Amino acid sequence: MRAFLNLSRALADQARVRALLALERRALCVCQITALLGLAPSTVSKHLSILHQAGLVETRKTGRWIYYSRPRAAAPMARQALAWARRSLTDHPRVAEDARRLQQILRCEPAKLCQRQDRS
Amino acid sequence: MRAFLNLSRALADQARVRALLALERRALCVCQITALLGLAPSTVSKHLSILHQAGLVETRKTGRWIYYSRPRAAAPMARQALAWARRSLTDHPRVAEDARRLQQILRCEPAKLCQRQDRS
DNA sequence: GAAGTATTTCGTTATTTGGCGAAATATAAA
DNA sequence: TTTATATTTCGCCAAATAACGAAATACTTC
Repeated sequence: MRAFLNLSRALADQARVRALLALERRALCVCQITALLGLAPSTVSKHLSILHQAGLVETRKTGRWIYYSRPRAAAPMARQALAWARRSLTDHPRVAEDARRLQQILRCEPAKLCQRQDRS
Repeated sequence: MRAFLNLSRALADQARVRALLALERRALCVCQITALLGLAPSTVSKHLSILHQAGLVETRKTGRWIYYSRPRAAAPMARQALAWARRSLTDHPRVAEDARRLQQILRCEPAKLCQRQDRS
C-alpha cells in the first residue's frame, strides 16, 4: 500500500509526469529537465527525488552530472504505473510539445547548458 | 492531462483507494463505506465525489440512499487505472481485512445501519 | 405536515505540498 | 588551491488537501 501510494502521489503532479515522460526516450540530467520544465533547480531536484523514491526512475552519476533515466528493472507495480501513464498521455499536446522542445534543449540550449564539456 | 491527474490524485489517498477496492465486489451506499473506513460521513462523501469526478465510480440513487459502484462503461484511462490498483493491492493485508469487515457490515452492523428498510 | 435518516455542502483547522532562493556539497577546470 | 558548475538540502511562504462538525437538502415514514 505504501508503495502504491508513493506511485500514485508521484504521478499526481503535472511537472513530475512531464519529467517522467521526457525520460522515456533517453536519460537526462537535472539541468536539462530544469530547462524543459522551466522551474527552479531545487524544485526539479525535489520532484525527481519523489519519482526516484517511488521507483519510477533511477540515477547514474557521471562526473558532476546526475542522469535520471527509466529504471532498468522496475518493480511490476512501477512498470504498470509507467505503462498506464505512457498510454494515457503520449498523444497529449503538452507531452508532444515537450518532446519537441527537448530536442532543442539537447541541441544545446545556448548560454544555459553549453558550459558542459565531456558529457557522454 | 487533466483527466490523468484527476485519476492519479484520486488514487493518491489511502481512504479513497480502500473505498474504491471495496466497490469492486458490489455497490455500497455512503453509510456502509463510512462504517468501513471509520471516517466522518462528510469526509467520506468528499472522497467519493473525488472518485466520481475522476470517473472511477458511478452513482445510483435508490430512495434516500445513494449507491456508489464501479462504472458500467468507464473511459479506457480510468479502466486502466482501476486495473492497476486492483492488481497492485488485492493481496494487501489492509484490503483483505477490509473485505472481511465489509461482510460483517453487510450482515447489518447493529445499532448503526439497521434503520434501513427496503434497500434492495 | 412533522419527524427521522442519508447525503452533501459549507466553514474551519491542521497538515501536506509545491514553489523559491540561499546555503551546503561534490566534482571538474583553471 | 581557487574558481566554476551541478545538484541537493534547508528554511520559508502560499496554496491545496484531509479532517471534522454544523447546517442544508432530499427523501420516507409516521
